[in-house]
Amino acid sequence: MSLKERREREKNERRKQILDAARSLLFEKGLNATSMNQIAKQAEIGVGTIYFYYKSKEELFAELQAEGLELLYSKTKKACDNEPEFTGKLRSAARVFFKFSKENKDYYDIINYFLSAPEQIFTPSLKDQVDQHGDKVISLVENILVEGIKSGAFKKIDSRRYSIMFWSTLYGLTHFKKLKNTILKGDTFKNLFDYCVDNFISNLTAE
Amino acid sequence: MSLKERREREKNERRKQILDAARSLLFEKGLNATSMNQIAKQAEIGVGTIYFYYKSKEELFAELQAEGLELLYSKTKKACDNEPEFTGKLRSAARVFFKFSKENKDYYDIINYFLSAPEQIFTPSLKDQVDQHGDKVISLVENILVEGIKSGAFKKIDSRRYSIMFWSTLYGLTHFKKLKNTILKGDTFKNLFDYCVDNFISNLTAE
Amino acid sequence: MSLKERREREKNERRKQILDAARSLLFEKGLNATSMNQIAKQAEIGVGTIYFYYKSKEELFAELQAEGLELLYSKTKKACDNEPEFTGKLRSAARVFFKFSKENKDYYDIINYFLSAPEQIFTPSLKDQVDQHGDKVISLVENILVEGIKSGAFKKIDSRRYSIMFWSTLYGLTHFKKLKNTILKGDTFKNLFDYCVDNFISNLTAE
Amino acid sequence: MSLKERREREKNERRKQILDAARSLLFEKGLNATSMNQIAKQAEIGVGTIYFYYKSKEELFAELQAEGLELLYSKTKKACDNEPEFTGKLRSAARVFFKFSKENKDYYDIINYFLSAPEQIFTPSLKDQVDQHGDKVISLVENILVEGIKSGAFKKIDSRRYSIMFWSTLYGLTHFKKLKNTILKGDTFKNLFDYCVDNFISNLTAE
DNA sequence: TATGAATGAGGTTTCATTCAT
DNA sequence: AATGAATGAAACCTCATTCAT
Repeated sequence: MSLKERREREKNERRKQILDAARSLLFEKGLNATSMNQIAKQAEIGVGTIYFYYKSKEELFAELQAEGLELLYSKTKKACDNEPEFTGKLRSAARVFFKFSKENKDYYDIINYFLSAPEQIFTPSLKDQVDQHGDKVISLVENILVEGIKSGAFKKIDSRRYSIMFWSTLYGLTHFKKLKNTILKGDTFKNLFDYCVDNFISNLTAE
Repeated sequence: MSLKERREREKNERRKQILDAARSLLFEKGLNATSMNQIAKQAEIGVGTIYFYYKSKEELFAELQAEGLELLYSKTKKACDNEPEFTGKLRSAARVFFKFSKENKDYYDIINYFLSAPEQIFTPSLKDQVDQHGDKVISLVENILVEGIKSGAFKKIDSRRYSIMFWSTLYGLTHFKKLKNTILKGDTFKNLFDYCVDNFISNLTAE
Repeated sequence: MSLKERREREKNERRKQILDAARSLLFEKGLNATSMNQIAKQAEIGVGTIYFYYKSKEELFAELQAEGLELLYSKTKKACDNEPEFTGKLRSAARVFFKFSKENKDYYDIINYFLSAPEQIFTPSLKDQVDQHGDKVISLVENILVEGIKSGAFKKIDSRRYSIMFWSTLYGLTHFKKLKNTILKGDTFKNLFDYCVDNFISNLTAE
Repeated sequence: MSLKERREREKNERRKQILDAARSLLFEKGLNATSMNQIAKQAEIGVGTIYFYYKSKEELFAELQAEGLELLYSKTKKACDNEPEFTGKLRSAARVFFKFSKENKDYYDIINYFLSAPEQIFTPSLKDQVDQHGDKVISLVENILVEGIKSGAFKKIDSRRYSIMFWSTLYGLTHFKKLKNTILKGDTFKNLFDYCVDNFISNLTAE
């Protein structure tokens, strides 16, 4: 089986090579400015080769998005696991998200791009596949809530809905960050963000 | 001054004419599929003329975005004014936003487009100008909170921050609507949305 | 010889397997939309394997063309054999051709493709091989004429030339069918076709 | 009106310039090998400019086809007009067609290409427009027949059908020319062609 | 024999913007 | 103030064929 295995390994390496090129260009020039030909050139392969591994630009970018979501997930997971208390876990999750939107802006942008697009971009099956990765992140928060409720630290709220709301708020905030000069009126965005997180947490722990 | 005035009026009419064409195409074919040449043809003028009145496509679309924000503002204002109670006002504002994102999807999309874009698209001065319109909507909510607090209906919270948070959540939720098949797990989006609004309101009125 | 024979048999089976795949794709998606990779996938073999059995795409399609010509031949032969009279034989031959161009459109198209191509597509030897199949069909008509003349049913004409002319007309007519809306001016194509066949036959039997 | 007129003239010149480039490339490299980019380069203009004058490659090629048909028409017309007798006119028409297929092979190929294509290539309106040009050629023959019948030189046949049949035969023959090595068996194509024409004419004049 | 990964030129079309008139 | 012809880079994707294994 050595031959087949080696083939398989080589194929995976190629995929990685393509993904690396795509990612680096994406991060350098942005989504719209990154073309398949550029990716091929960067990866030092023919365009056709990309299409051998990925059916479309869509599919290639979907993988990048999944990558980003996985990174966000693992960062969040790690941060939460390091916190003993439930409130700390939530605060950490929010902090990670905030940092991620700044420090992993490229991944954040690609996630955001597909979430913001007015039209359906992915094929349904591709979309579902990507969404699973997004779901993991939400579920992480949900679990914290569930455990927190179980332990008595949190009020009994609908953990699924609450976690989506929590995440929607964080996500919405990062968009509004653009308007900071106009709407913040002297406040800093960081303060606003913390205020919101505090608010959510105090609601959960009220009484 | 008669001449100058007439000139001015004619200029405004031309701008309106162009805007009408752009809007109608935008609504018909979507953001990406609307080109400057098409707009010119629809407006029955030359392409060059558009560039006399608008420096770029973005500037033209910025005006459309402002239009959309004004529409959202007026709808929200009207709905709030019709409600006697402060909680009703907030609920109405949220409901209007939700409806707007569905029924005025084209305006919503163009607002969203610029808010979601990773790069700075507008020139600073243009951006500020557009942002003023966005600020009006936020301030509407802020005022309700201020008045509500004054009247004793609401807890004493930071009305500016709270209104931004409120709006961020609504905005984030409309993005997450896309994931409804994956993350909602049987729930409807409408229920989720209402749940969130209720949550915000009960926090404001607690005790 | 047993080994060699088996090898030969296996080779033929492989060729048939490839041909089956090519034919089914050709009929499903048309000539231009059928690629070698698709054929390979359909045949459940590697692309390279096809090139072991066929030097080029053209060679593969040439075999399909030959197939089509053989089918046309056998249909024509059968129809002619069933007719006792010479005029009936000719009429049948024409009718078969007409039906073939409609009901076996895929075969007809591929025959036509190579006949219409402005450039020499096949290598001389390949071309000759294909042409033999075409010749069989012409010769069928020629034989009817020869026999018809011998029997006194037909005038003494140059049977070779006349049969080519006959076939050229039928073939040309099927091309002109495309123009039926424009040039037919109310007439039906079927009527035109019958008119032409009648004309040829009455010329043969005149006096 | 001088300005508008000049503009119009310049536009026509541009169209001609594009057409010239397309024709010359087409004649040099064949239909499939001629790309829009090549045409643009040859015409020393940008690709976009071509698309300003022609909506698609199709439309550009349709004009070329129309050109070819017009050339065939005018050649045929001229040759017929020079012949005093009706039989001479027909013979001339056939001779012109035969010469045209050889000496204006490029035009012939492009006409043939669209007539032979298995799928509808042109949009209906474009097709109709092109077909009109083809109809002119047929009608030329038809008129000769009509006049010939009127004068008593020809038998009373259905002039429309007969002219289509006549033309179909000539057209079919030029396709079969490719098979000359195989099916002609010693005869020359020229002889075959003349034989056919003679046959049609003697049918018309019989008795 | 058989494989299938790799090639890369080439295909058509779009589009924001400019500038001479 | 208005025109509209011209630009040309850039977009995504296909495909017959090769060749090392």
